[in-house]
Amino acid sequence: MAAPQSPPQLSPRDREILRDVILAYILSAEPVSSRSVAKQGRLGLSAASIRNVMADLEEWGYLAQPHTSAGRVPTRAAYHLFIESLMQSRRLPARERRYIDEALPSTPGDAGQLMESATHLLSELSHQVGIVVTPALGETVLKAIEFLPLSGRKVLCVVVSADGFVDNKVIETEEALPREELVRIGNYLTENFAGTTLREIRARLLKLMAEERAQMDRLLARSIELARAGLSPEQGQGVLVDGTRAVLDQPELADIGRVRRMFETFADKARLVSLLSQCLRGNGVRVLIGDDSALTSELDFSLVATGYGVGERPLGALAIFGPSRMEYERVIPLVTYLGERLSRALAESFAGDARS
Amino acid sequence: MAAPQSPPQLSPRDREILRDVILAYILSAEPVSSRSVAKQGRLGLSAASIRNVMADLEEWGYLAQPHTSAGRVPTRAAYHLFIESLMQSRRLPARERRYIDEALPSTPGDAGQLMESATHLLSELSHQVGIVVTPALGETVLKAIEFLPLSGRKVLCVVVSADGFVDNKVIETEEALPREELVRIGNYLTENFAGTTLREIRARLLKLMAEERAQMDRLLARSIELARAGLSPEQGQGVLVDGTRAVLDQPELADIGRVRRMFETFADKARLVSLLSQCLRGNGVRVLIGDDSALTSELDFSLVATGYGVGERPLGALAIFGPSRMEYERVIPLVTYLGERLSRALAESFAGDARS
DNA sequence: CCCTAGCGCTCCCGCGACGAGAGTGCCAAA
DNA sequence: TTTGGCACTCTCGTCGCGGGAGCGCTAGGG
Repeated sequence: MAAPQSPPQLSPRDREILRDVILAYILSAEPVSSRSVAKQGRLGLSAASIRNVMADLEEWGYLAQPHTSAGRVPTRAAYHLFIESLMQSRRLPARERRYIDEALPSTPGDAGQLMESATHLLSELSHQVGIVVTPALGETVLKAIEFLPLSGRKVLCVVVSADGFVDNKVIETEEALPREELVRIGNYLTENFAGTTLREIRARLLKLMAEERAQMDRLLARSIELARAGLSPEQGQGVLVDGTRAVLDQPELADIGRVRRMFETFADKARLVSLLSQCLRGNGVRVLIGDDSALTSELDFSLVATGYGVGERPLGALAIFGPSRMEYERVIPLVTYLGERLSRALAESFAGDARS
Repeated sequence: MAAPQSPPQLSPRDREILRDVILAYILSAEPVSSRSVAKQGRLGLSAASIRNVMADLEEWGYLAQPHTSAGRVPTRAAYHLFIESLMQSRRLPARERRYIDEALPSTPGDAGQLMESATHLLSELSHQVGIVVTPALGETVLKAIEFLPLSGRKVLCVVVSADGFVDNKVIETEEALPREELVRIGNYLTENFAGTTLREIRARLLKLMAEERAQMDRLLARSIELARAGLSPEQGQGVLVDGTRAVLDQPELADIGRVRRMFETFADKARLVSLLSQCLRGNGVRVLIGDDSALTSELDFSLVATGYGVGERPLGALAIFGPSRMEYERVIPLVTYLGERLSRALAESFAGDARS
């Protein structure tokens, strides 16, 4: 088997044919024959001519055949080329944009809802798996923190971030604290730390504690204790996944082994997060195809991902996961638009922020 | 094909053999031959004798053969009989009890965590799908309600139920309210309505509103407005599902069509809830096998379910979902124990309730 | 009366052969 | 440079055939 030659400049006709093959394969999931491309009649060529070109394309490494005398299938290189320069339609159709705008709650209330809607939209509009990585709480900016007495030494800590995320957790204090004290602590923390990230708050509190260990007043001491517990950064970034059911219809998943491997991929949330975190920085969509990552190589799956955030601050990522044979022309604009839309929605809830 | 005779009293030997067949099938997932039962040598009988009994059992409707001259497979009736009277081991082994006790957070903080742990434990210990229906918020008893100002007219409403459930949602008021007013409203509502269910509170507020529409004072009016929005019973019962990945290993799911149908079952949460709600009342485990419900008939799947609650008040249900060929001897005690354990955990967090 | 050994029968399953169909590669002609 | 034609190759579904597993039945023994 000859090593794939480094591809020379592809002639316009080569590109045209490669494009047709890819489009046909995306549609049918079956090896594309020269005849079918010819019959489609986009360029007035016969099957034999197309065969010649396809043989060349195979030599360049853009096409492959599952076995002799079968049709051709695009390789990863072909998909990359397709996305880079063969693809048309860089913009999401207006009706889908409208659909998204309507489905995304315009006054999002809780940002968590926003995230869920976005995940669902991703999968619904692409018929693939939609993935959204929610912000690491430590990176969000504090807007307010509040403590409510429950029973005994249990205290409910409510953290509201400037981006609209609300998180609450039950913590246990060393001694029972009266309601008024809790309110004062909440006020103290909110007044002093609103506008900084939770991670930073933690760091500053620790420093404070170390410095004035001796002459700490009660309020400060209590505040530190509660804030440490309430702002504990244990909760890393969350991953929302939707649409696993829809993607079962793809012929790529006719084999159960693959279904199982796919679910194993999703089960390893930590790995997903670290993979997607790379897509945080740099605006624009990143596409991982097949061997680009161990995650997708075996399955012949792709990941189309982008980041979202407020201003320059990256917060999370969103992605579509599905067979490499994917409608990139639809999916890429979708991810792009939803990423922008999400950033905007968060920014707006941020802009409407009148410090209380 | 002869209609299955109504079974006479089964002799002890019949029961013994039926039991062996069921156990073997549960283990192997393959039709059980008379030879394999004989060779197991529990009773010193030859294959031929066992064949006779098995032929009888088939006539009574307890066994079936996929085709002539294949081994036998238990029917639904067999499973029911097995659960009723053939099964041994009515108690969960001590080590699993201990494992559960350790895994279940002893001071549960948020009851939501408790639910998630329980779901995971169900699937982990059974290698099937674990399902937990969380309480309908409307049925929970109010412990405290609190309002925090966000920005503009947005208010964060935090509802704490006596059973340890915490829920928060962002609502929008007609006009911006100062923080002190929000605190007073929260106090007013908490003082007047702690101890009653959210559903009842809503009803009473509506009645109040209708009665004194004219001379309502501001506080009451505001309270009603906020409580209506904050206690809106939209959020029905939630369903937690875990372990779909583990169950993919079952040979019953070698066919993708079944995998798809299984996921469709889970997608229809409303149906799941209504099915499981039947298991709320009446203590003890309920087992639905195959044709007992449209949900499972096609898949040959079973549902082992029980309810949990505090005192006489049923709150939710938990269940294990998997192939009818299921280790009932393990699974039933597991569901039972976890149901009790969950009820107890909720009751304890309830008992520790010192009104603040 | 119940159990057991033996025998014939039925059905599944894996294997190899075979033919149809689809697609390619190559060559010669326009 | 393109095209039509032809031979070649590979897959896939079908068929037939044995091997094997398991059952039903019956006759003989405790």
